Amino acid sequence: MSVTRTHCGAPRPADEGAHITVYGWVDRRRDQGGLIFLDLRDHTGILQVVLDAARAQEAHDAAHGVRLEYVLRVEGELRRRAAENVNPRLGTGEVELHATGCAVLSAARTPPFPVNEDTDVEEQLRLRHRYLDLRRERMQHNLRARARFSTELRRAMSEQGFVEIETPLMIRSTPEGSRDYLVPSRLFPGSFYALPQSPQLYKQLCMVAGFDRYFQLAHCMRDEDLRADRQPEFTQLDIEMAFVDEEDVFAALEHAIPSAWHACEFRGSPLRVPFPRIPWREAMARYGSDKPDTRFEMLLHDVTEVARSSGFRVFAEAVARGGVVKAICVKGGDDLTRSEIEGRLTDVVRAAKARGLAYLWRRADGWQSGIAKFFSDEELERISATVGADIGDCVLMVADTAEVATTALGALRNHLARARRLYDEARVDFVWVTEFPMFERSEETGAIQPAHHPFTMLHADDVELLESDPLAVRSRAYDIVVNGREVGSGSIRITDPAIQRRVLAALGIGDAEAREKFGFLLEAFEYGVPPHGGWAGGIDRMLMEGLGTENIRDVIAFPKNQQAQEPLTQAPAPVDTAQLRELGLSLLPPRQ
RNA sequence: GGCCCCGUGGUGUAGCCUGGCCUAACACGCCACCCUGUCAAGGUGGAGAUCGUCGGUUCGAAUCCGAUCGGGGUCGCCA
Repeated sequence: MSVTRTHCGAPRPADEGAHITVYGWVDRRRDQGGLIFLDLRDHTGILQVVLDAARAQEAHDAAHGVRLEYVLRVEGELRRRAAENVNPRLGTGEVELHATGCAVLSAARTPPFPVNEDTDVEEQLRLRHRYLDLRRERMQHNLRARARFSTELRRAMSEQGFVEIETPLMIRSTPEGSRDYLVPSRLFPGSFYALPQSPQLYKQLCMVAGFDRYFQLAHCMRDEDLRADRQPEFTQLDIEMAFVDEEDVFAALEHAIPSAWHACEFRGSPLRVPFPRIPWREAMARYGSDKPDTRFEMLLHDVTEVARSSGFRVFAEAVARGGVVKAICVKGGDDLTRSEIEGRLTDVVRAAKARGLAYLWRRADGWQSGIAKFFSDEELERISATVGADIGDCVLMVADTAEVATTALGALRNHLARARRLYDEARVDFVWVTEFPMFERSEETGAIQPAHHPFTMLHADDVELLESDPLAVRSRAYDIVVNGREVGSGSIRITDPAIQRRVLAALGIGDAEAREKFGFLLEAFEYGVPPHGGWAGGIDRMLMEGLGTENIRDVIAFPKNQQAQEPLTQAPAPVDTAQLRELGLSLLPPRQ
């Protein structure tokens, strides 16, 4: 546009008398007959335009037919408003544009939902007309915040000497991990590329290549079912560093993330730095989760010893079988009713595989509960002291295997915190969870599998356990957890071929299979590999926390719905048989 | 694949539990007219829903039952 453009949000009283041209969408119109007011909106704000039939007949007539969301060009003279007409809710509220010309650049159909206000609209409808949804103030704000966050992260990484390297999007499929999205090869019919679940192997190759410090805002694709915080396509801040240990990785991120966070003025600013570190064992013991929410207390306590000798058979028998009894103390839990506990709260622990939930109220006149009679006064006193129960509190307990009791109470802890609003909504807690177990047992197959990935270095003190007790081996893997949500994970990697061989052996992967699957990485390591480690974290999830939204779609421009469809363009869609033939593909009949 | 919630004019909701006063209500939006200081403009008038779909129960269904479709959440899954 050759005419100089003034943005709608820009004019101020100092600009009085200026002849300007503005472009934008009609946010509201107030037609009083001879006098029409239009609120013209662009991404910078809203400017009131005045169209006076007596002064500019032609412009006024044009404005008469204008409707919401029409795209206009308006020129005129900027004037200061009379004192009684000032609108303090607008940045431009002290001025207004007296139009001499008004051109409709584009008419608009009546929008399927309000663009000019922040009403809840059915998700599917928002996605089908995403261009209108994105035009709304909230999404404009979110996506502009996202752009700023990415820019600031890039700046913070670059200033620390990290080199941004783009890794390929069409790569070899590797068997581990989540389900791959596949891309058929035309030149090699029957062969496929995979879209990366992460650039893991490439960034390690960058270390071998001598890049020392790599980063990327990497697109990752995983073909798994969706959640409120999970999209099939997402973006990670991906980093890798050579000649480092955990502290160097932590320091790099404790600089980059907070500086970007603060530049965006995100929720919870300023962040507490350094991020507290919680060993995995402690996270499980105290919070009942490897994703501890540290915004509130109500920690788990172990009352196994009291339970062991008690007359309460449910507890004593669980302990005799090698189980444990864990407890949390609900401060002011006096108001929890029996039906609440036996209903909703018991459902929560049952969902985590616990058999039931025991409860005790500590009241001024003593302990109250169906099970209090099974405990001596001294035992009740010990429980009370262990969990820190005062009069007016409620103690909730689960007896089961250590894993079930812990995770069930952890789930209950989170449930109660949300239901009882035990934390400050404005607070954002970043924490490191360290020393994750090296391996875990697959519930499906019973086989040992990597908890992180098979190139994760193990804790120096636990090397001897690798063959004798692999499940007890701690790794040098670490997560960043924000308000109980995992946003990223990383590790120091194995670069010693002997250790790598032993780890793969523990996973039941022999030399031949290792060559077949990761041969290129192991071969690369034979040419001089620096010790290295890294981390990758979800930008989308960090934005959710920073912007305070519960849904990942609110921080992505064109997300998929829960069926992984994109309702605007209708992806995925069938393709022409000619395309299939070219790729050497034919379709099986649909599965029943 | 399991479980939970939702589906009523263009949008957001009420009505549903306890069937008939529903010829389906309210707000916003939409259309027409009036209006020269409005800014969530106002006034007058108007259009617009066979209550997701199919079947059942009943004299009678938005309302009860079953199935099904669509959306959201969650468990499984996400090395």
